[in-house]
Amino acid sequence: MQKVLDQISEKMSRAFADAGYDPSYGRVTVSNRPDLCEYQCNGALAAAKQYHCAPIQIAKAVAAQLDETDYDLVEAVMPGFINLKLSGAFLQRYVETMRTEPDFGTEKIGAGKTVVVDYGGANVAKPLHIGHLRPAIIGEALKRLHRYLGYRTIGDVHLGDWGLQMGLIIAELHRRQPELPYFDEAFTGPYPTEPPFTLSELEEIYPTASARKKEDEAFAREAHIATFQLQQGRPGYRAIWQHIMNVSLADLHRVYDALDVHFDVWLGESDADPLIPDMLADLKQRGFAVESEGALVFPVAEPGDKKEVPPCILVKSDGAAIYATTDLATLVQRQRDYAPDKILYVTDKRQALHFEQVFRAAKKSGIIPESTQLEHLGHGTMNGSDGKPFKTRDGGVMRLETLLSDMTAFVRAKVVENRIVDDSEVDATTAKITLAALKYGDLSNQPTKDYNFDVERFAAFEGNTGPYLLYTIVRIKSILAKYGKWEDLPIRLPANPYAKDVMLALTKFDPTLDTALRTSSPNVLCAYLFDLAGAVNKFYHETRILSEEDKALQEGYIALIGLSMNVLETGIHLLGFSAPEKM
RNA sequence: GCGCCAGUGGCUCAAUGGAUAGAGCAUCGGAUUCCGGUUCCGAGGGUUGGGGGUUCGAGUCCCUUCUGGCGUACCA
Repeated sequence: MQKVLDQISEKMSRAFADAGYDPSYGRVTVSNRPDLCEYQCNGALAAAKQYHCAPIQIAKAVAAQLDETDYDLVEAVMPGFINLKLSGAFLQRYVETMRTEPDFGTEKIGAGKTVVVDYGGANVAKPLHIGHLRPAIIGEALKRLHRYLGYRTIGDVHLGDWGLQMGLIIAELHRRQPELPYFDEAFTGPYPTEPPFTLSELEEIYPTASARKKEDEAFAREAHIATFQLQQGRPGYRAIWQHIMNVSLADLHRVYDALDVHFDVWLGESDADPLIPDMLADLKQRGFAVESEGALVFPVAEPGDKKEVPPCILVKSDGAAIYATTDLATLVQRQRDYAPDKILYVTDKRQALHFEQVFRAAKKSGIIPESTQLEHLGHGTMNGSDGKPFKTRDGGVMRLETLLSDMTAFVRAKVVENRIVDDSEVDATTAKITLAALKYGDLSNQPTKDYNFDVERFAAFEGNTGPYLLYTIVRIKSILAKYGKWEDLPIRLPANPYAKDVMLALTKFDPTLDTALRTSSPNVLCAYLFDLAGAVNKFYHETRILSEEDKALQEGYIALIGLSMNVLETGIHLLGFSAPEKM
């Protein structure tokens, strides 16, 4: 269904034309003065210059052309705004259509298009830490949003399973257990099926090796060599790598599941590896890749650059591939397998330059067609409530699981203390509230900005929080359950100003999704849901619903809160969490 | 050095170049205490870091400056 704004903009443009002015001035916007009107058109102000007359004259002439049945108010006011209030009949018609059409009549702007969302960034052999929280949460929301609006959507975790960290682990393992067959080049196999480490050992090996690299040059060299040899296919190292993968992946799945984050494909840098030789040969042959300072690089600087843009390094001077290489090869794979219209990367904003380089290389070389949209959403950092980087008490990086369990404990205490549900439901309800608090706390901020994590603020049941949304939904559920069967009741004319505000809010669902997707800003959806919840709460507070004796009136109320509940639930689902039956 | 990003009430955050810069928390006051502990209404609190400029109109665009964060070819 065409959005309200588009409908009335079209009519406004026609009115401009009918009054003898250029229809392009007929763009209507949501009012920024809700005390005066619901929608406004500022076109007369802009048109005044072209037509050399007072904007108010134009506004009055245009306003006179509008169909009055659509509006309760059409008004031209100084200096030349045209103010509009929709009529109850218009709203009733629109909202009733939302109720009866699939997905509330949202326009499927992504129909026929494919998008890849690359948003995990998990490294194998390392536990997920708080740095992985934002890409997971934001990426999951954007993936769901794309899918909802009709895109064929592929969410890829894009594991870090091929870089230097692998070489470091191999080198450290060699230092500790040189007698293992993996290091014996004469060994002909088969290698043991049991991994030479447990998950917790593995998680300890990497940071140790990483620290050793900094103070021990010989060790660093060995790690680089191991990385190179792994990539060259040395059997013993590939076997270790496979062990690392097996041990890690099970754990990654577990933690992402707990976050309700689900990837369609679990590809990684290693999957791009087989494509690298052909890609490099091709780039060399066509002159895109050149030798420089012992490395193979892809120069991507352009004449108009305000800054120095270093070349993309494809092969390091020690012969190993790096991030840029696998990212470029991954683009080869994605183009081959999906031919996407859009690829969205959700990673830390500090990687901005890297993606700028890779995108340029991909477009220059034709790996990705010019028409494909490559976007890097560089998200900000989550800091502690003091605004400083989030650390454990001993100054280390906090594991994602620790954060989640700390927060769960906090929420659980509230659930138990307030006797919110029966004992048997405490765990499930706690989990839903926790996820809502965590995700909404994150997503309600602009993704590109840093924000401060604050359990008490995020988990509050009142204010602009996830639990507040859940609470609103649960309360509506409770009313509906008491009422009985409600699903087929039609939307009626707004019976009071509060009902009208709810209906106005409902009509903004589709344009909000549109904006959120276009600007990669889940926070826009958060703000919308908070507004809608507020409108519903106000309506609910001011209107007696269950005790209303006029049946027709009551049916209208019930239909309205029922639809509101469905929209709210759909909205939070797009954000990546869900409401319990009770709380 | 160069480049990118940010700076908005006490705190946390909003605001496609439009009217009086909005919410939430906290503080104070009030309504309902009924359909769920909630919720709702109201008040105080701001020269949007500073200074110029463009425009009928600037938190938003341009220049300059201050502060903070980050990046700046072989980590990811």
